Amino acid sequence: MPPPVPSRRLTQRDIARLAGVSQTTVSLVLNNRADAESRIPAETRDRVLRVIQETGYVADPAARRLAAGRNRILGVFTYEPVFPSATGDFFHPFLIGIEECAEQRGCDLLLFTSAPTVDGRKRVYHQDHRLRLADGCVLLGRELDREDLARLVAEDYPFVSVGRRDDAGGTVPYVGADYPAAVGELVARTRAMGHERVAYLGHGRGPESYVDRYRGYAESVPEPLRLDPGEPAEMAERVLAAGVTAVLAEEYADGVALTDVLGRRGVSVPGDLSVLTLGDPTRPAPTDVDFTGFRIPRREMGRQAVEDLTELVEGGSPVQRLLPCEYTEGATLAPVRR
Amino acid sequence: MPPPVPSRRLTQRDIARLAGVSQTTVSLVLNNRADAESRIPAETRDRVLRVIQETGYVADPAARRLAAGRNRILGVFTYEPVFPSATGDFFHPFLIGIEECAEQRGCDLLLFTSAPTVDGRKRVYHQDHRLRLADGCVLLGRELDREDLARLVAEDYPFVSVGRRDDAGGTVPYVGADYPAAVGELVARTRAMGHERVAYLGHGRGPESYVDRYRGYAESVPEPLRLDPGEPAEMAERVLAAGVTAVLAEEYADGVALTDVLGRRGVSVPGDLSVLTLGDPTRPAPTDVDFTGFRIPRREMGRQAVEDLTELVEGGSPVQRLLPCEYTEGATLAPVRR
DNA sequence: GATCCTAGCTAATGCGCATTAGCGCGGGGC
DNA sequence: GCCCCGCGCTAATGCGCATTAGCTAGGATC
Repeated sequence: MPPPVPSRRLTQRDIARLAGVSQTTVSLVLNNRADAESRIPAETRDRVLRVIQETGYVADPAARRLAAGRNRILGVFTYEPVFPSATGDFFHPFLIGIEECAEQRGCDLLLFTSAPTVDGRKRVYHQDHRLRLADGCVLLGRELDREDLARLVAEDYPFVSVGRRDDAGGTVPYVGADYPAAVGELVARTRAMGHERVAYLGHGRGPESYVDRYRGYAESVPEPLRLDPGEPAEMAERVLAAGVTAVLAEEYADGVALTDVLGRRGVSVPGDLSVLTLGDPTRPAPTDVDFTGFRIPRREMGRQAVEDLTELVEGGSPVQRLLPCEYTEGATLAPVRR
Repeated sequence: MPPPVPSRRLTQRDIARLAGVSQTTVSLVLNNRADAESRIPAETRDRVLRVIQETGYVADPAARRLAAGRNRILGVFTYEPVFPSATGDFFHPFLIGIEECAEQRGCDLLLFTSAPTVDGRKRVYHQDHRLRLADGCVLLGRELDREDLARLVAEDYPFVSVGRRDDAGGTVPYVGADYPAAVGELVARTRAMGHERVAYLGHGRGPESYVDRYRGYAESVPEPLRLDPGEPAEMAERVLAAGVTAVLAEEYADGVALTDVLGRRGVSVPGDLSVLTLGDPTRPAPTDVDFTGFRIPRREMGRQAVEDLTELVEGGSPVQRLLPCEYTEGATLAPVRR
């Protein structure tokens, strides 16, 4: 690196000289450390403040961080590109919430874009990561790397995951969506309409979000029936073969595809079959159909994650919480056909 | 601020101890300063690198910035929310380009979310800004604050604006879209189809992007005719009253609205009137119409801005450049009616 | 008059790193 | 046998700030 540019930038020493006090005093005034041990008379304080005002001085955040160990910078690590297109805008609302709360708290966001993509995946702990530049970090993504999580926990680095995560060598702080409850409610409404045979269309395992949805389902029907997702035609086959009267689609897009195919085959939704969706589309799924299901409180999750993170940074203890999903009345659930 | 947390974090001193060398040596190895004055034999270097590898040590970017004046962090300041919804996704492509290039260059992005919104506007230089935490900064937004710009220039802070900007007490580095050329080409194509009377629907002043579009228009027709935008019905009135055969819509959304209203009044586009758009929608404007016009090279602009910024940070000189827009063949331009 | 406060400051230190000056040592030249 | 030189490293310094340990005046106390 070249020698530090002769940046003609003001330092506390400059301010001190101008105000006729010591650098220490400037620092004290700046941080309102007037209480306790140090007492600075209003006159001196005002003089310093005036100089600061006039010169437009601002403390160097890097130096501040170095000396004080904090810098009000929150990291955001996304396991998918931050500004995605492939995932539609699934992550967008999370980011909006994160940004909102950060602004409110006077924090800046550091996007860890320098994380190189290896094998199509990003890793927090890559060669020369810069985690420590931020006070803490919000993790975002469908599937977080278990090793990353374990190391974060082990190193006691302050972080909060958006989305529930299983333990990883320790408790993982998260703000998740309460899928079990949401799915449970959906099943209850479905059964209340007379549906006896309700299937779950999806993997039901893999990412925690799938597992949780399936758990909510399995725990609220007497005989769980899981159908694998796949090509639209295949899914339709499986559903029809199963002889069920309602289907819960783990992935919104699968629900859309299924409904499409069924429609073309003359099977009416919800006339012949009810189709419910378990969350928002994670991939583009254009449709005119208004699905019954629930919405993930994405924005709120983002907000809460930042909130929990700042707590954590300030010495709080890790928190795990699930936020309720919102039931959305649509047009794809109807009483079972006689 | 609380006393520095007893962060059990590795420092170069730790590494040095473990490797049996001095902190200086670690730093030299880390920065590949093997050349020139300092020569470190491969053996020593390997030993140090091994320890770094094993411990997962990373240099503290804040300290780095302080000591060297660089930290490979680029700021992004947006005059609208970074993750917007009101502006549709107009800014999205810029951000994609910025992110791409940053990743490529191994830089992290610092979003200046801490800038509070005052009177509905954000300012770079607010109370306690954190500009200096980054090596430089990309500015994004329809209208940048002139005072901000002037001060950035005056303080010699490395920055690049996305979008052309007028001088502000000095040259403002930017990566803009070549609106004059793009609009000029559009006019030429329109006139080549026999249109004699081509109007410009828009303000033609205010933000540089409007001014530039209008300039491109005014310089390529014999008698410029500007029509104010407004409510859809009003715009239709004005256009019809003007007796023109083609209209250039400064704002995409206005083009959409105009076409809509005309259609409902039985005026066919492009049968009776051609309507061209001058760029991409800056606000949501759903339509099925495929407009003839041009596209702003947003992604490329983002990329280029980051590229220019890194140059600048590394001591290069400010650059101003305009990127060509891409003509888009649509269905709203037709030969003039006889 | 000597001692002890206390108010109002300041000198000194260290955060983790990059960088500059320079130290010790072995070998070659004379 | 002495000097010099260059190799391989290290001690020391400072970046801008926060913080701790004082230091100095002036008044109160005895």
